[in-house]
Amino acid sequence: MSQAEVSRKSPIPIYHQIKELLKERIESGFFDTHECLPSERELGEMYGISRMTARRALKELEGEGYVYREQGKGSFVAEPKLRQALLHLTSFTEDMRKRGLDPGAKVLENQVIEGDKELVDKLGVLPEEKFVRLQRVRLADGEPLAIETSFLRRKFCPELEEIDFNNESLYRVLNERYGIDLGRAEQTVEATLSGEFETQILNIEKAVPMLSTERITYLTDGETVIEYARSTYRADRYKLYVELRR
Amino acid sequence: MSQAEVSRKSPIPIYHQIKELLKERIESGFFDTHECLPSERELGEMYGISRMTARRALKELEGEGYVYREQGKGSFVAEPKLRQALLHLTSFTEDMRKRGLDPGAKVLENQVIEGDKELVDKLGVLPEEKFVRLQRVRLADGEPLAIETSFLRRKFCPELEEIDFNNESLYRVLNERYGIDLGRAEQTVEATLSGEFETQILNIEKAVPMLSTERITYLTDGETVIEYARSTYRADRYKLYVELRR
DNA sequence: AAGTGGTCTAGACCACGTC
DNA sequence: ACGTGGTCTAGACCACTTG
Repeated sequence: MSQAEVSRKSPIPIYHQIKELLKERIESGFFDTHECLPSERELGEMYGISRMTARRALKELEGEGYVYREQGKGSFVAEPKLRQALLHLTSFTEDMRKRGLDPGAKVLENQVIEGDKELVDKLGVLPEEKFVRLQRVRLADGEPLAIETSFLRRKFCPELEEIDFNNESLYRVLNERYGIDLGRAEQTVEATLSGEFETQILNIEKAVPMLSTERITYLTDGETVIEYARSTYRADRYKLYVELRR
Repeated sequence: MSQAEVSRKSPIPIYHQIKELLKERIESGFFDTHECLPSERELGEMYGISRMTARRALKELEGEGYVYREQGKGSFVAEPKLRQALLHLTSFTEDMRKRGLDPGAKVLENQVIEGDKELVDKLGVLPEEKFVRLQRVRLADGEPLAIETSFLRRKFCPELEEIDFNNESLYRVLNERYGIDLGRAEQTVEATLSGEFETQILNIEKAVPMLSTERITYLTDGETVIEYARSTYRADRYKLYVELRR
């Protein structure tokens, strides 16, 4: 009965199938929080696989925060908050939804530009490459919260400048229209003061604290740069949440 | 010759010994950036271990950002910046060392206190519990960089208040003297302005931007709270580096 | 003593990249 | 064709926790 649920012929590795299966049962509540999961040996018997394969599924679930394991005791379902709080690559849209706010945008600029020296240096691309500069005011429940400026390598997303981003998520367009999968990003976070521009656009005082981020985003190969982005958030309305692991 | 460098009798797992050995050779420059490392099978032969054990060492190095691997090609030394940018649970001491700065501390306060309502609420502990409040100015190359205030649950570290933290790392004391292993932490990051206290202690102007963090640290079980800490950094000298993964 | 996760072995077949 | 990493097996011994 159980064995029908994993296929040896599928191109998807068995450990991954087991992992998704357990993940689903955890999220659906089939297993309760802190409930003991089947042991590595039990899983192996249940699905006719070796212990090492079952082990790998459980190990990866542990790495993703779904499961915690204790030697001599077993594997258990982790607290739900741990399943979300992990720091990963998200868009403003996703970030706001997680916070229970309604994300929005007002496009200030969306056009093709030549890369200047700073951009070429930061991204390590050829000086003749063209970029799309997309600058938006980001809204949370209709209120201006941040200014976000993205520079995208146009060769990966031609005609991006013709898309209306007032009602479209950049990351969704990249994925669905251009088949671009983001892999990782390097981000710096710092505290700054609002300048002339932020004061006008975000309708705030001058010289109030801002949380500023700078990000370089890479494709799944981990090396190809796709985007450079700068964001600056009203510090009185925005905090960064981070989950740190040993 | 090579085999002498790993011990089968050591309580330290072989994969870990191999991992540290490779890590050292990467950091010392014995292997250059983007240089091809020994393959899994080669490592196995070199040290008389099975391929799976060698594999595990390389996999973990990949996870820590030291190595990237490409199917059909091999394992290669990653860019140095990737070796640092991973976000994980570190102390100020470790953080500074990674940045190539000399960490230091000046203790402002180290004493036993009663928990007030805020502390009890944040940590979810019993109101009668006692805490140790440890407040330090953190130095980088001798210059004041941050103010760090930690609240530790005294039941886990009795007599902590008698230790001189001017020359001791808190996390090392917790580990070596009390056998405490930290598991994870939840942290918020925000931008604030320097107040009276920061101005005096850090010798900076008033109303300059500060990067402030608030952290709750848990033991390896992921549930037991051990520490609540607040830090505030001079924003002109400190940025947060984050590596985001999909 | 029995069960658990942690480590390790000595093989195997596969998909992928290079020559 | 050959070497690489990716997956998988069917065992093994260990340290740890619980009854």
